[in-house]
Amino acid sequence: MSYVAERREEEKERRRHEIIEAAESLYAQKGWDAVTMDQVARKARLSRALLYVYFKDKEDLLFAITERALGELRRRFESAAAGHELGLDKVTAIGRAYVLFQQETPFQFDACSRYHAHQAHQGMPNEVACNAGGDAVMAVMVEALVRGIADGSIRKDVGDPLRVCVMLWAFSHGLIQIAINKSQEIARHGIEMAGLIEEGRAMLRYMLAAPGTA
Amino acid sequence: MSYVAERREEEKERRRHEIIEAAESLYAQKGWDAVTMDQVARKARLSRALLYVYFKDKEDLLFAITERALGELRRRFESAAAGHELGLDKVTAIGRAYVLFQQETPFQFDACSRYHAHQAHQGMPNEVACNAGGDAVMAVMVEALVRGIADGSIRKDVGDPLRVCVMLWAFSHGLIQIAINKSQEIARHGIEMAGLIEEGRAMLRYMLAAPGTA
DNA sequence: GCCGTCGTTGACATGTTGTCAATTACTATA
DNA sequence: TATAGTAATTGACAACATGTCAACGACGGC
Repeated sequence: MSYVAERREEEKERRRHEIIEAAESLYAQKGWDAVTMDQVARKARLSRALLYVYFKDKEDLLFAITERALGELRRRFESAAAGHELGLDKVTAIGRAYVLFQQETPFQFDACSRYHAHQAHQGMPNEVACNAGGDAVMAVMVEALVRGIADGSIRKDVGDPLRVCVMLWAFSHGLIQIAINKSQEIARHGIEMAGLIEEGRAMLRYMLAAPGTA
Repeated sequence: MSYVAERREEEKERRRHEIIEAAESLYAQKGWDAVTMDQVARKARLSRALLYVYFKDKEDLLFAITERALGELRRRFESAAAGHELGLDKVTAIGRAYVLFQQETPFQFDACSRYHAHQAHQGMPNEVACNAGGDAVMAVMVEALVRGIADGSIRKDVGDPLRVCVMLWAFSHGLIQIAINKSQEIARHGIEMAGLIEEGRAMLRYMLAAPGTA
């Protein structure tokens, strides 16, 4: 390929990035449903029609955002796990990191929620990338689980690590989501969010811990 | 009030019901996002404009549907709990009922998902009704939990029943949702949905069970 | 038989999405 | 440098949804 084609490829990638960043900024600001393609286009300083050259759909654009979010999540999980030796502690740290992820970039957590809630149609290019991203996230958790089973901090009879991983993700996600969205409603019953989440994490730890582990 | 006013009130209520039923039917058929107010109107055999006399919004209509769903859920939970003596068994049965609820009327489960995922704005009339419905559902679970703690089938140190209830709902919901929506994706890793959910319920039971309980 | 109220609707204004033909910019080649 | 060809970019359009309103019609009360 010629120099030009290469440069063009780069510029295209950069442009793609700019679009995603514009969309993310608006997403963070007003929530995905309230974001229009027109606003994204204006923020990225290009015409609305051009967006459809880079992304098939508004949904496709969302998938791209979600992919980035999952990448960020994997990075956080890795560094959280790296800070501990015992497998069970790694898992606990990952749970904490997930909560932090929600607190620091709520829109990325929201993107994950939508990804979880929306069932896969058929292979949109960016959706496949999302699935890969999700697998990468789970790989980190699975590694921590395997480690924990090996070092004796997690019950041996807990079951297949991959299954447990899916379960943990589902549990944690469900709890954080409800704690966030229904915080007002829950507060009316005298429950504060932070405590609820903390207790949830304790539950999950109890669930995994080998008997006799502190 | 005159006879007439009373009759009118009844007809209004009936009409309201018809609208909701029309909407539910379409919801079940094609998913909420694909349902248009025009389709609902046509199915209920009235003009689109009239819908807005009965419901402020499309969202308001969704709240009405969700309220019905939560009512149905409470009914199922009650009859599930009634079939067992031990508190722990009641809780487990409720979990099973939730799965069944999803399988038999997926759209109602979907409505619950949206309700959980969407954070409360401010008091729309039907949204308040939803919150009440949610509380009623939880009351059934809380009763089972209290019973279990009293009869010794559930660990005494499990914590405040209401908190545990919220947690259980969040966990179960999260798991079922992921199992449903990502079943294909999960299957690619050799995990089948039914087993995953079953194992999840076992986990939750382990989490609650008093040591020494079968 | 007339009036007023309530139910009902057609038509409208607004806003959003996705597409296409047409225009512009840019590169390679003679 | 002029020109032909290719890629980038856009304005304008069609389709469709939502929510609102003024107007119309039916029905009970007087």
